Amino acid sequence: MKAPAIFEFFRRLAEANPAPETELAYVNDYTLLVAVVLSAQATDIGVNKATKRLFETVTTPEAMVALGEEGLRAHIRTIGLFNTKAKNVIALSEALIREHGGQVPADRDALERLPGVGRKTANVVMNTAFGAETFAVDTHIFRVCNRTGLAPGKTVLAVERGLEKRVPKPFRLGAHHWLILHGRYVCKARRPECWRCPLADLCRFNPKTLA
DNA sequence: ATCCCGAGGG
DNA sequence: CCCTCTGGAT
Repeated sequence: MKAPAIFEFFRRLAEANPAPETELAYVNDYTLLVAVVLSAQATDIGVNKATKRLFETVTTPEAMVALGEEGLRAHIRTIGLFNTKAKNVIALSEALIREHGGQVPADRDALERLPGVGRKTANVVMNTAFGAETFAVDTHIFRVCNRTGLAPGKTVLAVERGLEKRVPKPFRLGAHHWLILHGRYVCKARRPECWRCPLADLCRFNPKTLA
């Protein structure tokens, strides 16, 4: 996709959603980090449902450690991969207390060293909590970038590099949430709703564009 | 490449 | 039944 089309691509997404935000529920940096870890291969709605009660009493790594793995497991049993996630969140909380004074580090590499936190999760936290212009390539963004031709790539890292090179300055901060929301509600995995897509004429996947 | 793994939708 | 959901560790 050419530069002018890319600018128009994001201009329309920005027009439709002037203040893009995460749909994950959280109350501080720590709970955001936990929510993002829990969101792996799970829906935001499902995660919010489970954290609704959890975050009423647990909003710090100290409180999470006190709750314990078994206690946490009881809260997140309705989320996929709950066993691994419970283990990781407790270990991650212990690491925050031990190595970062109980605070969430505003550093991509430090975040990635935490148990259960990979590149994607670290990029989300950097963008959402600390306002960094990072591009967390998840299942939605990978799909949207390849379908539309915005930033094609065989791996998530290749797509991330493509976004870093192509997303225009004014849209870099919001790009992550614009792309994910577009993928979630319009450019869906199963049945993409091209007929109501504001980007259809810019997209190489849209049948009308191909015709 | 494989495992983890429940809820919701079609 | 099948697929998908803001992945990460081995």
